[in-house]
Amino acid sequence: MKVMDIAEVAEHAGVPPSALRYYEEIGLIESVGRHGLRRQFGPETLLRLSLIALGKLAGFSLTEIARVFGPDGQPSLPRPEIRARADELDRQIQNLTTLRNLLRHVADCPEPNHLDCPKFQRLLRMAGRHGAKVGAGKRKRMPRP
Amino acid sequence: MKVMDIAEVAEHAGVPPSALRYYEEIGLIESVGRHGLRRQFGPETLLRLSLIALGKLAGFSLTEIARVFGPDGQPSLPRPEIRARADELDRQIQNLTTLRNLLRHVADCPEPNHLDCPKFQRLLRMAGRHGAKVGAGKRKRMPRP
DNA sequence: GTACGAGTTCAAGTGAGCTTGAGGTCAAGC
DNA sequence: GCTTGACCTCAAGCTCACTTGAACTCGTAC
Repeated sequence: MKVMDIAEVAEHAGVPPSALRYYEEIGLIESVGRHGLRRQFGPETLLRLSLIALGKLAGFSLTEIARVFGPDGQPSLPRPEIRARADELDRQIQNLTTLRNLLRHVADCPEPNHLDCPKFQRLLRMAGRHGAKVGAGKRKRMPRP
Repeated sequence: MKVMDIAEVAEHAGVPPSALRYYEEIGLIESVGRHGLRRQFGPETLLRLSLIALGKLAGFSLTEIARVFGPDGQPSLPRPEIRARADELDRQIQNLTTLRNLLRHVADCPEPNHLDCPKFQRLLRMAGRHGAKVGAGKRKRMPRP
């Protein structure tokens, strides 16, 4: 399996062909050539797609992710920026952890009105702690698949 | 500060007035009345906005969040669904943690090409572990603020 | 050599979550 | 009473990340 056509890549990466074409269009991935009209992808594309998926998860936009891959194709970005992003991720992880605790609590707590439950309130206050405002964990949106 | 007009709420919650009007339109928040034309919001709106921000962070869509607030205004959702969401959050936290480690490593590792660094590769493989495919952490997108 | 089907291009459409702009209203301060 | 300016409504527009559809092209199998 040296080169793959788009369907194989789609299969392995769990990304639809239309999205792969889109990624190529915006320069996120590259095909190694064509077989007739058909794009051929090298195996390194799969690695790249893993990184892309990870980047998306972390809240990078596709254009930001594209910036991460230097012109030579290998990841590169100023170190301070990377560190800043890691710090931001830390805050996000904190918030998500709190939220998960909140959810688990809600699932178990017998109190009919959660807003009255002191534990709920405590968890909720914790949630506000990281980043100036809760809403500052701004950078997320969801595509309904 | 019993009731607040939209600018105050916007200020405290870190959410622009236009967004607050939108939230009201889709039934996510309610004003307690009007002062002339102007919406007046009670202090409980701020709590609600915290929950909304948290929900967004966790990957709920606005309509899902709206569903969480029952008709009586207090949070309510089937327990199994809540637990499922908590589990999903766990996976997401795992992935984000791996990614953070990856970023910190990249920021520190002297290896010129990260793809060659064994530690990088190990971290990357870990990232793929949670959820059938890396790309299955699907539900996220980012609004640029 | 012809049929098939998996791929191709390009333009337009989608949905979420807002934002923007034009034109209007109203309470408060002078 | 007039002005000011913060708010209002409503429709349209925007961004992101894709998806969809129509019309077309090839390599492969028969």
